[in-house]
Amino acid sequence: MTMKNEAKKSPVALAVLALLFEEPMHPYRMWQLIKERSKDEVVNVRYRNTLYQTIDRLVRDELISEKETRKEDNRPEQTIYQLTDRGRETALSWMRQMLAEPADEFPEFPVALAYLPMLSVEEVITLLGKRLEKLDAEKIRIEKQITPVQGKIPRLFLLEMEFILAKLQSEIKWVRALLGDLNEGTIYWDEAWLNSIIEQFKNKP
Amino acid sequence: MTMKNEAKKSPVALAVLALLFEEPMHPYRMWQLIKERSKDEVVNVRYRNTLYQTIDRLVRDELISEKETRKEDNRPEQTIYQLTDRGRETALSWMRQMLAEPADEFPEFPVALAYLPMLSVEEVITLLGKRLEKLDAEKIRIEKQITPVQGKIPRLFLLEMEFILAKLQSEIKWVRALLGDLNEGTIYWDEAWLNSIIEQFKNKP
DNA sequence: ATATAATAGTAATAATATAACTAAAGCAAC
DNA sequence: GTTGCTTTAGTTATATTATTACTATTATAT
Repeated sequence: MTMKNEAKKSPVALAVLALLFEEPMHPYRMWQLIKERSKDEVVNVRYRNTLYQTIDRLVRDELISEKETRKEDNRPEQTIYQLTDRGRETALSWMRQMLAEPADEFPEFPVALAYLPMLSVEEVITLLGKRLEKLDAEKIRIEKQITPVQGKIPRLFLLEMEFILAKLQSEIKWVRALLGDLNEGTIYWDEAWLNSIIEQFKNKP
Repeated sequence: MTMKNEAKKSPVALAVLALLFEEPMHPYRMWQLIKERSKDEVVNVRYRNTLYQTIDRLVRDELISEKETRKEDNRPEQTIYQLTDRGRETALSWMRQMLAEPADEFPEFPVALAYLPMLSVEEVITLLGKRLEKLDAEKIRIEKQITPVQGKIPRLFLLEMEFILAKLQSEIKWVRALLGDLNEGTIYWDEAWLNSIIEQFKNKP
């Protein structure tokens, strides 16, 4: 691949380039830093292998290059990678795109909303109740990451957490409102109602 | 694969099963229905092939099965699929999970936020301005899908759109606030400032 | 009559997710 | 002092999804 077009951007790929901006390092070290700094909240490194895979393709696309492979006395062998000029440019270009252009992504929850009538109203109420509990728990978890360091480290380094928190709060609010409508019967369906709707649409499509 | 564990859920896979709940049909027809009903807002079918691929694995996992392949007079050959019992159960199980359990997903924007200092404050301000414009445009696009049918079709069938809209509004609000802080200088960085921070952390880690 | 769009599906590759490994070293407990 | 668990560093293999590019037929518009 001659890389006329820019290499594919992804959270993991950006994180790798961003880390190599600091200094050359080996994949396992990147993994450690991502976790230490809690960037694993926004970059999926649950499976460390995706990091190795991503690094392979960044090498192939010449955004990074192998600097050396060394064996620090009692540790396993390490392959140190460094940024190339192209990698530096690409990282900045990705940042510009990611900030300026909303990506179209396909999260799961809205899909389930799109097919709600597969379940009964009662069951949906129960399930959304459980979701709310988990959302609340997640909100508390994030807050616990933020509050202890507030004032100690600049807000600049907490922005992604604040964003996640804001999204969480907005989802909680929305689900709560939906639950309200379901409980009040403002939104309702059952077998008979659904059939009557189908009839209606057969007449005037 | 003996499918001890449940097959992997995904937006496309759920959409396929949900459509087959209505009646047996062929992949291309599913694609048409998804687009007609605007479910492509929440299910990625930009590349029709992923639909065929997903269907292949659903067949392999015995959630659906080939019913017949027919040649309607002047049309290309069609392969009609139908739900199996296992498919019916699985679809319901997926719905329950997707409603009750928030998935951990990794959207792009928060990652860019996590690495903001790679760019200058000025550039970030410009870029976020552009993002806001696009978010506003997207918001208007979604509203234009909702408003004309409001009152004509039940809210139940607009829930995923309403959710997307709520998320959009919350993001717009958050980005606007961030832009405010950047313009006022409440949040600020530059070369010198970043270096001083690094020094600080060398002393007390 | 011819170009373009719609219909239905196939082929091939790249990227990512997921699980299961190897192998050496460090450390704690018994 | 050796047994067992954790950490370090990386590899192998497979499944799934994204992306591009095809084929071939029919419908429709110019």
